[in-house]
Amino acid sequence: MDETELKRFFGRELLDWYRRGNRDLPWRRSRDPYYIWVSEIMLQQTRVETVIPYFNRFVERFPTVRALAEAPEEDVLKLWEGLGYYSRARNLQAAAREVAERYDGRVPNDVEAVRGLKGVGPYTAGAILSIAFGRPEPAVDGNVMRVLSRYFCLDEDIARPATRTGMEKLARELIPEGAAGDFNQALMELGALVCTPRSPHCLTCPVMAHCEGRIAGREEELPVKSKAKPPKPQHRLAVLAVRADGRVLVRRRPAQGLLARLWELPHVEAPSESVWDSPEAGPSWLAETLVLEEGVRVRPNRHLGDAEHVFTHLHWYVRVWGASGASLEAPAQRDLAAAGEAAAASASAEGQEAALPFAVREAAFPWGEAGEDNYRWIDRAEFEALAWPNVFRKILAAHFESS
DNA sequence: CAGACGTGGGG
DNA sequence: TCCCCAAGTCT
Repeated sequence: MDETELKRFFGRELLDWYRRGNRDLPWRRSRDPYYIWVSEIMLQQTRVETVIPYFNRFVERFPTVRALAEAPEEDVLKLWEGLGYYSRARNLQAAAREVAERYDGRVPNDVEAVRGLKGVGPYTAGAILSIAFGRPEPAVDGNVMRVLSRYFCLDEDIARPATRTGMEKLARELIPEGAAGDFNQALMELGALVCTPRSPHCLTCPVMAHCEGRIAGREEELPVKSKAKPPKPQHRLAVLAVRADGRVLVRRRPAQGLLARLWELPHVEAPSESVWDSPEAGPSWLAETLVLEEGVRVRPNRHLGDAEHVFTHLHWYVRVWGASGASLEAPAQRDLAAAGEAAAASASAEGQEAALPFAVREAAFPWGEAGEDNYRWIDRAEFEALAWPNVFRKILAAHFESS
């Protein structure tokens, strides 16, 4: 069997296999390009089972491009809470606004236009164009690269960007006439269910007969993928400041970068693990840094517990310190609060409204200008309504459960 | 190109 | 427990 026959065989067999039966997924019940689009964004780096409930809630709340375009950003983030990679949500809404204005609310059936939407890269563009519009575009994700690496016994490192380009060229040649959408989904379905990362189920594979990787006995060692760098450890000190009326001090993260626009407990990075771990230096550093960098004056005085959170590139060790305006000043904090006793006292007065002491107005506030409503004293109901990163959602949930 | 960017599940 | 990783994109 020559190369051309091999490719034709692969496409037909895979397509037939997929059409004999595939998973009943919410976004497969519709041909609405908007639904396809939303699902593909959510599926980036995220498992199908995780996405399903998020997808259902999302399209129920935002059934159309215009509904999404007109929604408050906080609503979109709240529905994305826990799904991760939050720039996807912001980019999706930005792109929805572009589609609403520029394309009359309809996802454009045009390669360049789709590819130009925020958050839509080569994979997602190919997925939308093939599945929603039947265009013969490749949609190469991790599944596809794994399947192709094995079937054609390719040794290229799939972690390298250049490899994906080559895979796209190959995948394009494999698309059976008039069946791009089903074929692309078949390729991914095979990777997800049969040609799995470890212990591939070759005996039930529809294309086992001509799989070069399998024939070479290399199905377990392919694809070649270089290892990612381990996450960098960061030791962070957080404060759970509770006011006399039970409200908790929280802040909103900046619009750019990690966990953008989500809410969290005020926290700082410790200069070393030993400071982080020290019952004296830790809370001192926390209070001092919050005053200097944010003009927020708190007196952490009680170790409430630790939390750990692993990102792709960071490993957070979070130590949570309790604080209350009514607490006695511990000896270790005596020397650091010198500049702001009056402000601290006023902020902690019983039942007083949240006049935060932004003592250092000239400093650059990475969390936004003072008075921009980036800090709030919240109760349990507000906690439920705001969007939180997982690590802080857990800490605050535990607090509100027990209070 | 390499690094930033989340989270939860499975072996 | 630990490590890998999952329908990637942006800078």
